[in-house]
Amino acid sequence: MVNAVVWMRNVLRVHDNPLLHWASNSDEVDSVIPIFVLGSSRGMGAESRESDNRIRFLYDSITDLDKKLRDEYGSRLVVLQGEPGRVIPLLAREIASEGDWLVCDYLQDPVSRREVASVRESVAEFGVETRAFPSVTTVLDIESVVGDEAYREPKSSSDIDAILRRSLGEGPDGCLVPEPLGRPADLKPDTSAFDSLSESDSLSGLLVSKDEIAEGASVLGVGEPYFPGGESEALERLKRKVSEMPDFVRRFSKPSTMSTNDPDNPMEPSTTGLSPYLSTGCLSVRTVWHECLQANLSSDHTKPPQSLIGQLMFREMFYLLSRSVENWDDDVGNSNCRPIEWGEYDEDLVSAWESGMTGFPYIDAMMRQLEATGWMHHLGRHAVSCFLTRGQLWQNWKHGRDVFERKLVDSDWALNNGNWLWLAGVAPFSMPYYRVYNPCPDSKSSLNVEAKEAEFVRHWVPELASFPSRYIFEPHLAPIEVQESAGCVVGRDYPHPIVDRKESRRVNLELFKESLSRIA
DNA sequence: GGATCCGTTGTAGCT
DNA sequence: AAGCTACAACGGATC
Repeated sequence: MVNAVVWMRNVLRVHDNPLLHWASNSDEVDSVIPIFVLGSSRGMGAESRESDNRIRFLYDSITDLDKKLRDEYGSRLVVLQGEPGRVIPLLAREIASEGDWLVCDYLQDPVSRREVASVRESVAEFGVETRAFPSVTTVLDIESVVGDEAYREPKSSSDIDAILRRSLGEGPDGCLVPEPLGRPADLKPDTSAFDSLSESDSLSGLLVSKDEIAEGASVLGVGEPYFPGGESEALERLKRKVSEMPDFVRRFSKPSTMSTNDPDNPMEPSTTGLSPYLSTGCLSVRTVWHECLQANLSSDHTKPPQSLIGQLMFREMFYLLSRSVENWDDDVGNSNCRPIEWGEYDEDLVSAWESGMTGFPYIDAMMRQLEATGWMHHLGRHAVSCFLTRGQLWQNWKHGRDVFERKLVDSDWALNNGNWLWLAGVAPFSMPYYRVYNPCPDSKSSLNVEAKEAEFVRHWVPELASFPSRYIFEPHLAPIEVQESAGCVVGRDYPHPIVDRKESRRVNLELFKESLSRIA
């Protein structure tokens, strides 16, 4: 009787799941025990400061997965609470024997790599061999690409395109992404193993029941979350936003507006909204990739880097860089971060930014949306991160990175750090630092502001609900009679701008230039 | 080996 | 109103 303990870290799904697929198909494996560890790097570890939105998303995803395993496979998800290096050996002692397997998904970030190394060592004492499957979170096998002698760090869309083609082969329309795996046929449930786990003394207090998870989720906010967690939601959304929208996929280009034109759903984002599901592994990136290819088959379509597949390519690029660049998440000792002399940490500035009280309605609306929903539009992320760093507040990008990491439901170590490096203008792959976003967009801005954006501000900054569109992005410029009749006097009901946007932009450009000249 | 070009996604002012 | 231009001006790749 050979057991395979399937430790799902960032793969909270049944579709295209190489771990379950292998355990299901392997003749060597007699029984499969799927587990999740709350307290791991992917499940609210000890240092976790994650927001309620993120925890709720995770709980919902676990619940959905457990339900699928029960209803469709007669199996279940064993949820353990604690450090993986401690609780997995306890579980192994209870049920494992010589020749058993621990399988998990490979993750590239340092904490997850350390975590699996320590678990591998400790379960080896029980004769259990650990196998980490590559290409679960990403299309590429990160470790093998980065370990290749020919590997050079990608810095542009053509670099990552070349790496993908070399690594996966040439396809008719770019690289050849492997087909997603089908659902496993049989997950070889072993009821007696599940029973012995729940009766075990050494695991008592470490096992988390589905009722406890459900209860935990129910106290985190009332009503429907903006993005409900789970594979079922993920596949439903993929169908709704990609598979059934081939024209949207074919025409996808850099987003220029935040919302769709759907009058019934003014808050529905103009992008796919699939990122929360990708970041937790509720959705397989290969599955998304192939759905996009499918949509592109029927006629002409946009191409990388601007297409949806282009977005996925940059995702692969940041995963590679996050593995090969030392100190990827730091501003010192990071070869991809030029040393810019940011201002002293200013708690007033950073907390005004974080809480949406900067006096810049567009910025504030987005920061409040982030707080409330755990999500912010792509364009909003550009605007607020530029604002905090090289644009207006001249604060170190790491302060903003921390806020995003904690609050975003789609937060992802590789991508979050990569995007902040890019937007702060410090990375070799970033946009030129002197391209500063206007935090008060007008009709000529690249943000292509329309009436919808004014509605967006009114929704998230209710103080300005009655403000006329003409002044809504810079309410302090409205004549006092206008402010009074809109019921919002700047300085009384809504803050004055915390900085002069033009002056701060001018000064910051000079400071950035100065820092650069010091390096050279 | 210096000049030139390019880089996923700018802004503001003028006509 | 859309389109042009000036602004500001980096670093790496390429020829």
